[in-house]
Amino acid sequence: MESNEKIKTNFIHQEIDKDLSENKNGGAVLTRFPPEPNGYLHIGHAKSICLNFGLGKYYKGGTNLRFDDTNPVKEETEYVESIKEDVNWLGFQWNDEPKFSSDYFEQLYDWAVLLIKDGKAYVDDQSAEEIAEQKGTPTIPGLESPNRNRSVEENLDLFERMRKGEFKNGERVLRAKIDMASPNMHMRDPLMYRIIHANHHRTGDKWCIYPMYDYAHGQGDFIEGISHSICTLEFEVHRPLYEWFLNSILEALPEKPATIPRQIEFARLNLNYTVMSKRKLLQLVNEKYVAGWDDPRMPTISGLRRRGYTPESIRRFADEIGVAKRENVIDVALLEHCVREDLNIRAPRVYAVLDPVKVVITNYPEGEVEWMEAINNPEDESMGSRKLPFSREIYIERDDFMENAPKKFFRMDVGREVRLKNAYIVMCEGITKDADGNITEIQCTYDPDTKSGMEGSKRKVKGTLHWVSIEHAKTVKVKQYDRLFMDEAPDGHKDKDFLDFLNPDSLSVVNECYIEPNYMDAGSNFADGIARYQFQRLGYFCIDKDSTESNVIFNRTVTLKDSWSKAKK
RNA sequence: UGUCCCAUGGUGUAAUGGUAACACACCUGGUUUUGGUCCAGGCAUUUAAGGUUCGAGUCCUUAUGGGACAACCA
Repeated sequence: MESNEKIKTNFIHQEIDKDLSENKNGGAVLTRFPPEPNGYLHIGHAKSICLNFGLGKYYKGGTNLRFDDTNPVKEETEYVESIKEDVNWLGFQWNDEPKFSSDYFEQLYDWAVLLIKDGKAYVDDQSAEEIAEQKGTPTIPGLESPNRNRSVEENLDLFERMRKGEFKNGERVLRAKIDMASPNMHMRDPLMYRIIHANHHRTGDKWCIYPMYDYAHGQGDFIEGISHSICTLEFEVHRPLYEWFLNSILEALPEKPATIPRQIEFARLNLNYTVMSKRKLLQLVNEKYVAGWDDPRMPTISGLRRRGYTPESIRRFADEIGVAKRENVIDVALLEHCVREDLNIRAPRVYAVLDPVKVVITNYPEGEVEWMEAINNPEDESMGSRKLPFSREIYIERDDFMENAPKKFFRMDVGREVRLKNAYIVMCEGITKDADGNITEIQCTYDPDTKSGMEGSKRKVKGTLHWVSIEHAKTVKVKQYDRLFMDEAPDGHKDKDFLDFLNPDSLSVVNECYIEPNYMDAGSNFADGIARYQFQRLGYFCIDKDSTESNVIFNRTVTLKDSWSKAKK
């Protein structure tokens, strides 16, 4: 496995190589994955995780997991736990213990004091509205705050009182004193601290002032000795500020640290036929369009996991899409390709009929049962074989029969021969219909000389069908998933809400699906403990975590590629 | 009428001044006891115009198109 995960290089590798050749940071490379614990991770995060951990591994410095928890009103321990689980499941281990921005609050505070003393930060009494008004626009310079030139002593006093809780939310902020006329909006005296009287999931009530992202992030990188701080494109305009804070603190520090982090931006992942914004995903969950964050239709890591995706397939996907700076929309077909490719090699094949129609082999002795040998995976001999019961009455897929079928149809019709995979070649002799014209039973005769493995079975027959013995089949429940949205870019329409494009058929449940009795003997053995199978000719399915022994539920991960359904059109 | 970023096939990514590669998707054909897999083949002269150069997808200029930035979010 390890060996075919070849390293694909990208511009970030090149940047790091360049830094290394200049002997920056003493040759150390340390990356970090820094989610805010305010939601579940999705496939876009997976790209970032694979990038950061991949780089950490490649350059042998490893990767930190850091929770960017600077906004107590949005963050919860539940999310911290799910994020750890998802990163691990994807197959990555972070260095040491997970880190938290909140671990650095005290240090951040001390540095803020340093900046105040250097005349680089000040306390502003104005309201959010006033500050916003003075900010100007990208083309119009901003105005300086009336509090901008407060004395250091006054700023120090006010900042300390902010920390002590003497002010209500919004009454004071600490701002960096940079340039209200800067063409870069982020340099117009950005906020460093705001007052939030709220319980923080880790620090509780210890703090009532919280650092803003821009002030916390780079410093967190610095504290941890991160060499390359990789983030998405929208932070590009924040980079001058990232560097301003770092340089300002560095100037005030007595000795120069070994590692000075550098921010590099790449384009985030967009996938067609889905949405990726946390806000919209949260809305899907809250308004019950899906069953939860791990609904198999969600693009979340937990959703993909429940859907049956393997960590390997997601890593492969991340590798395949590459890393660059240009906006991109990846075809979800590539994701599906990656999971098929993985499961084709690893998932055992079993027989299951989802939409059954009864077939009676009229010349097969009643009560007789033959146990047929079935290969578990033709791609991997080491997976062995199992026994499969055949009898006089079987189910086949309703789709596999067509009356007066066209020549291109290779399946069952009256007067045609087909092969029952791993059993016999049968000839269809007739059908029985109910009053409404629905087929209730198909009659066939079998050719006893064509049992699989026999000389007679070598005969060429156009179609090969899967089947299950009615008497022996187990009944399971199957959930078939289709894409959640019918539009390629559900959130790409100005005049329409993304919910307008929800696919009403994204979930269809088959309560009674028939599966061969000993499917578990086929030996599904995946490291994450999820049992995954290929239902012969149908697709890949996995056992849902809500299954019980008496109520087995399968989720369809993805169908097999199907050139027949294309040809039909 | 700002600053910054980006521009290679239907979709992504590569080509690091030397004649467009790989993957997905799509289309042919072959093999096949899964209409799966596998195999073989097809599918772009790189947004435009100018310049530098023996030579430009790559460097320069301009244009055009797309994106980011004005949260006490990250």
